[in-house]
Amino acid sequence: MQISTFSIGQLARQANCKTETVHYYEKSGLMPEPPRSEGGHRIYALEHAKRLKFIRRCRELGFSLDQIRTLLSFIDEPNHSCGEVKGVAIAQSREVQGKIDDLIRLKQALDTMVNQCKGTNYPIDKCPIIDALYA
Amino acid sequence: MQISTFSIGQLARQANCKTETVHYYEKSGLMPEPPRSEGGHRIYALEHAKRLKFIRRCRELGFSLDQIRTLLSFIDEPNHSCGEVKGVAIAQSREVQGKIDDLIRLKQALDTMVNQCKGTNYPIDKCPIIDALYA
DNA sequence: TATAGAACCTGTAGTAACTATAGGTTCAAG
DNA sequence: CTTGAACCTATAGTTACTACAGGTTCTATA
Repeated sequence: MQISTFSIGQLARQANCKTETVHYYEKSGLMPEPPRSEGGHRIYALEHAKRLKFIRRCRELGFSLDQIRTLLSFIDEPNHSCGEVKGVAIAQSREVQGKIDDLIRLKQALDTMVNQCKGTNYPIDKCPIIDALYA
Repeated sequence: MQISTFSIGQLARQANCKTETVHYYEKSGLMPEPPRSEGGHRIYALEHAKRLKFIRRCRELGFSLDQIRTLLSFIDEPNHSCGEVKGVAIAQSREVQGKIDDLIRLKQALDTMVNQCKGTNYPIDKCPIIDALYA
């Protein structure tokens, strides 16, 4: 029996992205250049599928491609420790918390403005939202 | 006495942005083309400063330039009602809440992984974070 | 086996909201 | 009058893709 292989489209579908995205990850050095068919089509194996899914999961968690590059280097070079990985994850967690805090403040500001605005037919020059922002 | 005027640099400093950003807003149609000096330098007045600050405050609140264009059209054309403005602000508030929810979920996922990782010197192949993402 | 059309190939340009650079001109202070 | 800061225009770079264009290959059916 044969080792299971995939076309780029199959790989992309598994990882819930587009073929162009895989091309892009290859150009960016996140995905390796895989073997090709006679006609030049990319042929992927299971490990490629794993790697692409890893990248996509990290993206969903808000890691930048640069952070992912770092995480992948940990995987690719086995002389790294768990602590290094943890460091990247903690940094990302902090960054996310910071964004959450910013957005909460932002939403409070918006809601305060919205609540001060009573009517639908007030003319603009009495609008407390515009006032708050423009005055 | 003279009406107070500003150079582009002074305007930008007031609104906490760079001159290039003001150029960009002009090209994007958010800021008007102001009068020029003999030599071609832009000359701004108080209303320009107000407008630029408005744009910047909206940006801080997470409005896109497109949304700001809409808000500015409400200001520029007086036949709009307060209700329309409120609509834009409410939409933005909802969008922000959605982002907050996403980020909270994301942070929980990150923290769960981080907490499962005990040691600093574990080799990578036993790292629960890599495991969770790569397996 | 011929062929249609889906999927693939490369390369370039576009997206948002700026930022940075180059190469030149004008303004304001001393 | 000179110097250097600030201005001018135009173009390219940033992030993480997405969307073409124009061509080739693969695969399933007749």
